[in-house]
Amino acid sequence: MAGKTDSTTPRERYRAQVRAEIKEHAWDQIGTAGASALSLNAIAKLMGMSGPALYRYFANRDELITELIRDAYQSLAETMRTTAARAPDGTPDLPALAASLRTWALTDPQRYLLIYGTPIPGYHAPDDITAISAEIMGTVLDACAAMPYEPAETPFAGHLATHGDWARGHPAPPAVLHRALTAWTRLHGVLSLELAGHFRNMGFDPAELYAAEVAALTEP
Amino acid sequence: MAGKTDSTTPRERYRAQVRAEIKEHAWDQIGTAGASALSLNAIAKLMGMSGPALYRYFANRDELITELIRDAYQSLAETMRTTAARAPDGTPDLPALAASLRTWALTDPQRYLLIYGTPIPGYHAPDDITAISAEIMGTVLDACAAMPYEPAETPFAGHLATHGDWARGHPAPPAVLHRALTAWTRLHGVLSLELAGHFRNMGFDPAELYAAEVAALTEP
DNA sequence: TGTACATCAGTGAACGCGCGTTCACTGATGTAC
DNA sequence: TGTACATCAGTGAACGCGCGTTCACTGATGTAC
Repeated sequence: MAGKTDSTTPRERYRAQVRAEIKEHAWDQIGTAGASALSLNAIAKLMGMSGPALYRYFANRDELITELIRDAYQSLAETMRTTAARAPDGTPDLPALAASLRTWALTDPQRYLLIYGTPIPGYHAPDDITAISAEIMGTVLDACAAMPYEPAETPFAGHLATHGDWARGHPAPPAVLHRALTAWTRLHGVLSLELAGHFRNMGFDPAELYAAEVAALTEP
Repeated sequence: MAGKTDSTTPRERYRAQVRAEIKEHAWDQIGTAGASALSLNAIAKLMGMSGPALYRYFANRDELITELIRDAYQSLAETMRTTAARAPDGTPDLPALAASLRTWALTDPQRYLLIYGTPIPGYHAPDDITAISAEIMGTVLDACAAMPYEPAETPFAGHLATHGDWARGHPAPPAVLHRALTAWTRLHGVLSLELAGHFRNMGFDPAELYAAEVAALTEP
C-alpha cells in the first residue's frame, strides 16, 4: 500500500486502450446507425473478438452508453473550459465560447446529438453527468456576466429571481441568468436544426445565421 | 368510371380505420421506446393480430415510418395554417404562431422529436414532405413580413439576398427572411432543449423563457 | 333474389438473422517466494 | 533465477428472444349476372 505508486501497469494500459477502441467503434456505429442500434456483438466483430469478450470491459450495453454520454459531456466541458481560460484579459468571451461550441458540434455531430438530440427512452443520466452539464452552463454564465453592458431587466429575469436554483453559487444577478439562458437556447436553436438537416436544401450558410445570432447576443 | 362516385365503401373505411389504429400504436411505441424500436410485430400483437397481417396495410416498416413523419409535418402545417387564418385582421401574428407551435410540440413530444430531433440514420424524406416543411416556414415568413416595424438590415440579410432560394416565390425582402429564420431557430432552441429534458432540474418554467423569446422577437 | 365468382383480410408456419448475456473453459501474463 | 500460484483476457457453445418478411392457405365480404 505505502510503496505502491499509481503509475499504470502494462495491463492497466492495455485495458484502457481496448476500452478506448471499443468506444471509438461505438461512436462510429452511433454515427452510421443511431444510438439505439449500438450493438456489443457488432463492435466485437469489428475488433476481431468474440462478443462475450467485451464484457471484460463493460458490464453491459447500458454502461457503455452511459460512458459515451459522460465522455461527450466531459469533452464539451473541457472545450468550453479551455476556451474560457484562453481569454486574453481573463474574462471569458461569449463569441469565442459560441465558436467553440459550434466547432465542437460540427466536428462530431453524433456526439452533439447524443447529448442534445432526442433523448434515449428510459435512460436517466447519473448525477455526475448532471454536474458536468452544470459546469458547461457555468462557462456561459461567466461570459454573460463579464459582458460590458448591463443586462436588461425583463419579466423572465424576475421569474429567475425566485427560480434560479440552477445557478446557485454563482453571483450573477437574474438578468444575467436570463442572458445566459437566452444565449444557450439561441445557439442550440441554430445548431440543432442544422444538424438535423433542416437547412440542407435552403441554400444559405448556417454559419452565417449562427454568426448573426452571436452578434445579436453581444449587442445591447 | 363515369357513374362511380368516390364516396368511400365500407371496406375502404375499414382499411382507413385499421391504418389509423396501426399508426396510433406506432406513436405510442415511439413515445415509450424510440423511433428505431418501432416494431411491426409488436404493433400487431397489441392489436390482437398476427405480424404478417400488417403487410396488408403498409408495404414495410419504412413505409410506416415515412407515413408517420408525413403525418407529423402535415399536422404541424395544419396547426400553423389554422392559426394564421384565425388572425382577426387577416395578417398572421407571430406570437400566436409561436404559441401554437409550442402547444403542438408539448402535446405530443415524440411527434415533434421525430421531425426536429435526431435524424433517423439513412432515412431520406420524400419530396412531398419537403414541400410541407416549406409551407410551415411560409406561415412564419408571412407573420414576419406583416410585423409593424421595419426589419433591420444585417450582414446575414445581405447573405440571404443571394442565398434565399428557399423563399423563392415569397415577396419578402432579405431582412424579413432573416427575421423569420431567427424566429424559427430561437423558438426551436427553447423547445428542443426543453423536450430533451435539459431544463428539467433547473427550477425555472420553460414557458416563461419561451415567452421571453417571443417578446424579444416582436420588439424592434 | 339467388347463385357463381372475385376480391381481400387475416392466419400460421417458416426463413435467416442478430441481439444481450451466462457459463465453463483455455492460455497467456504477472506476482511471490 | 527459477518455480508455483493467482490473475485475467478471450473463446465457443448455449440460452431465449424478437425482428422483418415470404408464402401458401382459409374464410369472410363484396360484385355481377
